[in-house]
Amino acid sequence: MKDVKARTVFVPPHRERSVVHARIAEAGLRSTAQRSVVYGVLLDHAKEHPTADEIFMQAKTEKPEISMATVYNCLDALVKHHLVKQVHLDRAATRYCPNMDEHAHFLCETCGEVWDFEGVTKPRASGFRVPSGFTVTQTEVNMRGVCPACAEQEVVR
Amino acid sequence: MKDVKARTVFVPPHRERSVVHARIAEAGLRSTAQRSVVYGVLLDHAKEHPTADEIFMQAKTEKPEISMATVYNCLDALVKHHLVKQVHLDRAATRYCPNMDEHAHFLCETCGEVWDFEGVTKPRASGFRVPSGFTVTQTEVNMRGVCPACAEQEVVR
DNA sequence: ATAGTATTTAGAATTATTCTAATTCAGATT
DNA sequence: AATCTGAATTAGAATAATTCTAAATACTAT
Repeated sequence: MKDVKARTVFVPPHRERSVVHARIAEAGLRSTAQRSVVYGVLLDHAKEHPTADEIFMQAKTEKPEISMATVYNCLDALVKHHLVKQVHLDRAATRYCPNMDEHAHFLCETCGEVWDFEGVTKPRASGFRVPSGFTVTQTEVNMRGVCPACAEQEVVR
Repeated sequence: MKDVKARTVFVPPHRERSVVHARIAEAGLRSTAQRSVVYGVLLDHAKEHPTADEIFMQAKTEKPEISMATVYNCLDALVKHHLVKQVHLDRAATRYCPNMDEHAHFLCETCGEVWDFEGVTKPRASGFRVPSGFTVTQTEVNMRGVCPACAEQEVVR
């Protein structure tokens, strides 16, 4: 899983920023230019599950004055208002995901790429015994293994 | 969730180190004094789900010369040989868990304490659609919410 | 006992994240 | 449109978590 960052090449963003703006406001957040850029970058690159640093670098192409602290502030605000999820896959940097539908994450241990897997993450529905008295507000399901492309390469090798 | 570290007070360890030694060897690992101490500390404090730093501090009471790098090396070796699991709950330090039975983790967002919840984490069994071609070797299920003790306090307040 | 390899060590280096204090801005109010 | 006020942003320093490096040490098999 080397050089994962180098592989993550962003395509230019395209999403309508007025839509992004509206969604932020709907979530009860003051809509600032920075929040729009950060959320917009994340929506445009949902597949990549970018890190704060990757989001920062991309955001700078749209808004060169933006600072790293702001990216963290924006991400925290978006997370708090349920527009974005944090994904904690390993000891490395936290990744962010704007897909708020129920789904799991899969990390390929060979190439480092991350996928969304659809499915039910509701604790009791998925067969977990939640002891009485505990209130679960959020569930994160992470899987690791080998993706089809990397599995193929290993056979060849 | 303030001062979580300060709350984590370790009780003195007691586990038979010969047993620990045997388990490490069974897992196919060279059994060194350091690995025994690290694994022993983890077994003695499984409930706390300690961080590398907490393990380091406790390990030093048994083996004062041990270094932080060794703690990381040992933990990585134990993880690789399936004696220990990494738990990635948030942006803070990774936690470690020697309970290798299937279970989920629950983080109380108020007090920061971590619990083990029993249940099935096999992806397909728990209702996930794993696309064909993907091999899943490991699944981590993390929940967040409020524990009974903290829920009680909020009512009183 | 010795060789050869894996492990450990201290400390530096790197990376991720948070903090701080000054400045700017969004949205409400006049 | 101008003003106000708390919230958001900024640069950069500080902190925390993790990894790296090169030398020393400890296992294991001979």
